[in-house]
Amino acid sequence: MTKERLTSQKQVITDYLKSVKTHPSAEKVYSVVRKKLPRITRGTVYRILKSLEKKGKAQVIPVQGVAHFDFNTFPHAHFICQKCQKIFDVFDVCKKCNIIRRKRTTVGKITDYQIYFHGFCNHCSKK
Amino acid sequence: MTKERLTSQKQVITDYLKSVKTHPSAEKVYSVVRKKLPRITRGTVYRILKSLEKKGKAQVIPVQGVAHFDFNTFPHAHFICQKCQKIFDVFDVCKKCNIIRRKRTTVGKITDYQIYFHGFCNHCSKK
DNA sequence: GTGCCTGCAAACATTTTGCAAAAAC
DNA sequence: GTTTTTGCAAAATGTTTGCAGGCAC
Repeated sequence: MTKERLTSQKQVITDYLKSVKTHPSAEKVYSVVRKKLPRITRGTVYRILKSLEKKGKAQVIPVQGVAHFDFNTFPHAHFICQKCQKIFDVFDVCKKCNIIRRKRTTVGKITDYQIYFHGFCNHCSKK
Repeated sequence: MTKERLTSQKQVITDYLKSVKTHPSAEKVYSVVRKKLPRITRGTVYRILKSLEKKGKAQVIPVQGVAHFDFNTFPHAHFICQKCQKIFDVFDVCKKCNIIRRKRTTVGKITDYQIYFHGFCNHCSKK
């Protein structure tokens, strides 16, 4: 009879993730959330982020071995600037792609997909 | 006057990566290469893999926080089975995608991209 | 012989976990 | 009161690095 409980830690973390348009790392979440809950630990942050991920409420974007979190469940791609390392959302991709529409490749059935673009963001390519 | 030198360690590692159709982790490379070069260390394996990556000769596929290496530089996507965790190559994707053809999104210029499919491979979905 | 590369060992960064106390219900 | 969740601390995991000796050239 496992039933999830609502705690201030979960509330503050999800509020933060919902409010932000960036894609923070666990460390960033920890440093921000700590302002409101000074006694929270990294362990708790990691546990909560992992459970959000398992429930499909957040997706992980690995950038150079570090997990970044995205609370936007609408299917979209990400653009990672190789200079400033910022992560941008990209919504206008692959609507026509047959593989994605059929959710099937020759090697198996697709339940989910991620698309990452690397390059120079508009700001960094001006210089 | 930095000039790269050819060592048996580099040779054995690249030979292995070229020969294999899977996408081994650093640990896997280490365990295989050690049969031929028993004195090699993880440090050396990591250093060589990192330099191959920097030179663009290998690409990294992050699977649950662990780097896997792909020596195939031909542009292609990857299918990662969420049951057996095996990584498969997928070559027939997004040839028509305008973003990829133009190498440009609204947020910046694309130099490179990765596409990951998650799901159940043909073998695992039979059960 | 010179200078890059390796082995060794230690350090590092990120993430996970066992346990007792605290909080939610 | 019961059960989940947290804080704390330690450990585990994956990866990087400083240094002295070894090897390629």
